Amino acid sequence: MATIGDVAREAQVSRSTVSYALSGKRPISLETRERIDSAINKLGFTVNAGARALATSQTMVLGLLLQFHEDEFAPAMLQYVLPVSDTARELGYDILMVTDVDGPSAVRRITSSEMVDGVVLLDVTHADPRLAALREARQPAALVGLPGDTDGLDVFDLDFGEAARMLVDHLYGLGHREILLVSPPKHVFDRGGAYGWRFRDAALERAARYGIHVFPYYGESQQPAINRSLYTILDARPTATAIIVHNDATIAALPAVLHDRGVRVPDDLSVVSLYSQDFGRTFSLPYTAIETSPDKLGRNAVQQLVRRILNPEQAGPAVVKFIAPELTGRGSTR
Amino acid sequence: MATIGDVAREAQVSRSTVSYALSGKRPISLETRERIDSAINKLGFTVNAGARALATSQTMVLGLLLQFHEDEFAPAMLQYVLPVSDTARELGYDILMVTDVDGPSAVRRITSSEMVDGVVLLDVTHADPRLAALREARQPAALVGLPGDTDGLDVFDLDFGEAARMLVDHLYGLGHREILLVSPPKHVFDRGGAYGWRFRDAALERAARYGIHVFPYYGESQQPAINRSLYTILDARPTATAIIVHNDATIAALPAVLHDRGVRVPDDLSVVSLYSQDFGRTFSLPYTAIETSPDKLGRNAVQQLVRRILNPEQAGPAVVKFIAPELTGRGSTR
DNA sequence: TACTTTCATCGAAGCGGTTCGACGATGAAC
DNA sequence: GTTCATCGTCGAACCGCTTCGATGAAAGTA
Repeated sequence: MATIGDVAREAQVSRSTVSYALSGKRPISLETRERIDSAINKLGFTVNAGARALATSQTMVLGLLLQFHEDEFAPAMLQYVLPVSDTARELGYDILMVTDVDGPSAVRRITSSEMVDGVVLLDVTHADPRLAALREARQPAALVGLPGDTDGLDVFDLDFGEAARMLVDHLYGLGHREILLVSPPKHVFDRGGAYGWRFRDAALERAARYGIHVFPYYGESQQPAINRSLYTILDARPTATAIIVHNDATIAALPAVLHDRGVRVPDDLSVVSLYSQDFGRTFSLPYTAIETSPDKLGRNAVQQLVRRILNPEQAGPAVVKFIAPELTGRGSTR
Repeated sequence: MATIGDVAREAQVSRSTVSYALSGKRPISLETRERIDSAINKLGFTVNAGARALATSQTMVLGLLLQFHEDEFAPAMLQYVLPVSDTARELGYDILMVTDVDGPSAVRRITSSEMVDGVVLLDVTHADPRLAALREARQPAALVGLPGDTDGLDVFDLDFGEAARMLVDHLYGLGHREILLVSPPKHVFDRGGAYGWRFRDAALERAARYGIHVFPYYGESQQPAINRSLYTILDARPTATAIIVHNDATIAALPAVLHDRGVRVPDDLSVVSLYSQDFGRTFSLPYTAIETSPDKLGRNAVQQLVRRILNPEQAGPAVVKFIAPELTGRGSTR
């Protein structure tokens, strides 16, 4: 493989001159530049990434940490991965995707060995064990998902509290007084998935303020438990006139279950949920729902991360940014 | 950050001694080793990946190339990504995930800059433009998906021809004589997704041999076109007694459509398909199907790739390995 | 004309590792 | 009592690139 030295020899200049021609950090005469360019083309030269990383202490690689929990709905995670990858590439970065079961040690591995310039964490939980490792790292990080302690970290998440209020308000405004709520599965709460209780608590509080009823239940993540739980929930409160589904796996299964039971939407039951447009298309979901904007979240996280990488001082204090929920009407309420 | 020089000073040995202690490539006295170990712990030393890569010409990173076509069913791709990532990690490699729209230039970028030790290509098409770039690369590659020209490349794929024969045989054995076939969407064929015609041609050939009818149709990849096309197909051949669905997006939508039409499986219609167990679980698919084994495919590809990386000479000639299809009965035929 | 800038380029050092050859000290073999 | 391996360690070179300071030439200034 051709090195910068080979190019220098071919163009009859020094290696440093080639380097400056490549980076543009010092003026190079037109004539020399042309000799260098043609030498590069002739030899098919490409800068060696490892050598450049060593010399500049910049790898131009971002770590992307995610875990596919057995009990989780995989398609949902994917929506975050793509925008992260795309945005990184636009900004000149590649993605080192790490799916280790042991998150903290994965963080340590890629940061302490200087493989990456920064880290994006997906699906951050309330007391995420990866954060300790992250705080010890020299590289900046951006999180998707709200941890209990955001100190020193850039965090991006949907405003689940506001989302809950919007949905309850919407249903209340339509006259609903008994509303079912399917939260994420219990193990998500147990694991510390804060979006579960942030949403539920806000919904309950809002309901209490209006003096109406929101009946919370845990969802399930795997069939056939999902359908079974839906049956149970629908049977438990036959007088409920609306349902809020805050769980990907459950909402994906809902159309079939409602069809099965002969429940017409919105005539017999008003349905609202939270999911991204993409997700809704994949699963043909026809429900009025809060857009969860995984693309916006992933994009913002990467942008902020890169800002911090390029400008460690000037990027300012840590940011916690909640994306404002938007309700997309699809006619599933009345 | 501590370097190997810092460790050497702390342990009062030379840098090379530390390196040998780390790699075990030369004997080191117990006493010295202990001094080095405690120095490492005290300083929190980790080998710098870039420097090591430069010195050894090994990055311990594998490139994973995939494209999420707008018109494709994203959840299907994910099944391949995870086993690749997991297997790589088991073998000591990290994954550089590249989702560039321009595949060939992505291949060039990561290979010519020596960012990776090898490349895994997902969803390879018949005349995949990435292969040319791959053949010019110094790093070995493993493909998932069968290209027209496999020369010099390790290829892993399901035996779609055999899968088609198994399904036709199965239905023929049960007495079916008119069988619908939903192939992948037309644009998949156009793009060169060989699995589409490999399956279809084998099915048609088999049917011809038996003197029965297989009626092929293109599927769709996006709702509401999927459902619409299913209606059209089912209406077109009311006398057909069985359907073979060779398309992820379509099979995911099938239960709702059949339910809608009041078609009972298998009483009114026998249904067979191809999908992985995971996929079937995610979408609650109750059909007898060929297991597509994405985990096996991904795992084999990585294993072979690593074998070739570690042993460029000894790994032998390029391999084309077809995974044998396995039929999992779920009672959707009779 | 002499002095200072600016321009274009070069040489050398440094980034943080690995590895080859050498070397003194032991212990074994003859 | 030599001779030879083996063991444990060191120094130096090298991997391929970037960057700092220096240098000579050309151009601008007084």
